[in-house]
Amino acid sequence: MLATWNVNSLKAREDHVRRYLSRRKPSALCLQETKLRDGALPEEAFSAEGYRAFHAGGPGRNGVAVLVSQPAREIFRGFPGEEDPQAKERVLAVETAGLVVISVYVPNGSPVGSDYYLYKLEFLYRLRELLSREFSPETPLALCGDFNVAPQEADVYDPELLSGQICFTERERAAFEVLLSWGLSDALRLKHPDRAGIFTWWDYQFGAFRANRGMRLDHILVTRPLAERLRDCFVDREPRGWKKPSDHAPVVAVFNL
DNA sequence: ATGCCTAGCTCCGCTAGA
Repeated sequence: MLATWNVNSLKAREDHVRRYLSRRKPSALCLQETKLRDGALPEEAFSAEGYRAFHAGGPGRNGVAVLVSQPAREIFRGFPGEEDPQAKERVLAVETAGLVVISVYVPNGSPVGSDYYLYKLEFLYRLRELLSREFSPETPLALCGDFNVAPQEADVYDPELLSGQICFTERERAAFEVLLSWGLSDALRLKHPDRAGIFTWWDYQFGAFRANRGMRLDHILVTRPLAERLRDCFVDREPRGWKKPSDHAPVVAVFNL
């Protein structure tokens, strides 16, 4: 079992993550927005649950991690060979149990049309180039994280209202499709091809979670060797209802051994 | 047009998130 969760500060959500590990016991948990400096991860909190932590962070924002229950090694962080300090807080690749697990936090990109928006689009295209440089579509690989893109109309609560808004513009959705076309499948859609109303993020405001007004921004993308072994994929809404929650819920993928 | 959350960081309000 593999899971990914944007925790919106690991310092604020340390207890939530511990509780989650102890309840679900995933073999790997990818985290985004740890908002911790490199080396500031509370490793002993996770080793108490039987997990080893890999972390690529920065001051104040960003930060990605991979928590694993089996032996593992870091493969790379950021885009190897490219000078981009911010990316080093947004991409972390780990090998564990014969599997490549990558935790990614794609830039938000707001406002639409800004330099930051173009950086987001570029980031998605560079992710594809990274995969094609380092791996093959036959590598058992899971690219997990917060992509800040809702791929299809079924992935937002009101497609008309949100059309052209950040995370649901044509150019972001096209860049996401190009990433998939390298050889990845959206695990949730393999199991629930058409169902609308499955979201991973809900605004803290307006009672959005209660009304299920959200977007599906967090994804587990898998190569064919893993797609063939996928047993189930779902959004774990429970932690979004806990006290002082992250605004994102975990996505979970279960594989046949 | 703006506030309505939340967290971090540096101050006692600002930025960023999506």
